[in-house]
Amino acid sequence: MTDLAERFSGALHNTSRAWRQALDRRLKYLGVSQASWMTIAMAAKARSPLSQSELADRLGVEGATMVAMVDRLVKAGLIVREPSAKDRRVNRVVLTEAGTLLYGKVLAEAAAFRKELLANMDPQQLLVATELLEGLQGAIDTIP
Amino acid sequence: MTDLAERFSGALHNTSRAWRQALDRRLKYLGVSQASWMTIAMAAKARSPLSQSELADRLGVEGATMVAMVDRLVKAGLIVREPSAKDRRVNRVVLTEAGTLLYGKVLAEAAAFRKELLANMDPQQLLVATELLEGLQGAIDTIP
DNA sequence: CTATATTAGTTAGACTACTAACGATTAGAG
DNA sequence: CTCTAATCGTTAGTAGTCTAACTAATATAG
Repeated sequence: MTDLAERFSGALHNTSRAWRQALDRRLKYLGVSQASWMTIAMAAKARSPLSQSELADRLGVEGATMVAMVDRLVKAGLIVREPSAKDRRVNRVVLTEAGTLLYGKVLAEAAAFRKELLANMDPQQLLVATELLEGLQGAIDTIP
Repeated sequence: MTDLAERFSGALHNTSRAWRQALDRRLKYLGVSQASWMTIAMAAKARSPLSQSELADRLGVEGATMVAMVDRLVKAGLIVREPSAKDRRVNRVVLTEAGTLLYGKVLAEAAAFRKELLANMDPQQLLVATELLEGLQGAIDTIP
């Protein structure tokens, strides 16, 4: 059991890392990394524009990390900071036209990559693995 | 199927990230991050001292990354660079006494954490998930 | 043996992430 | 209403990662 736990832990981290790196390579021609496009995707998916804090929460990063990310994306012309009229502490993150366009391309590319990679996997096993991972994530999240 | 693929992808990345962060928090009192202790562990496990390149390969990072990592660990007094007599390009990475001590503590802590987290998981499912992840990693590694 | 290719390590610059400390603003207790 | 809490965004410093370009040393083709 100890061996299996170690094997699983290693496989989890290595696979996640390999996946991220491979997708990064594939999206390189668009000039954005995964962290960037995840931010854009999150901003795009929301009904109404999110604040930087809301974005940070949904992506599981700290506020300070989001500041730097928003800085880069603004500089790249993909989003803008829109000061909230209701709360003067808040910036709402809004996609530019270029950002929206990019989002569409990235979405399609990421889905194609997923499909390719998982095409040969047994759906039954995939489901088992997914549920185990989700359960594990839940367990980890309950740790103080 | 597309939905499951998306769910799996999300679960994979989120779980891996959550695990890493939780373990980092747990090891914080030792003053080392996972990247650091993985490097130390790899150096410790080898029969004879590894070169920086060999270390980088085994950890799946680039040579330049290893240079910075070795710099930090040397500065922290956990390892030393030992120039190879056979090949004057090569540094061999050797643990100091402090490094060896730390390795022992980290190893015990990481194993305890794994055991805790995976205690309630079904071994059957864990095996399925592990094999799927390993297969996936193999598939990704064959991508140019 | 010599010219070329490969390998080990380094440096420099960029991106992503964290924590800690801070100013501005808002929300809440009394 | 006013004082205090909490929240939002920011800056500064550090860690870990990458790619690209470089030096020094070794290996190999001819």
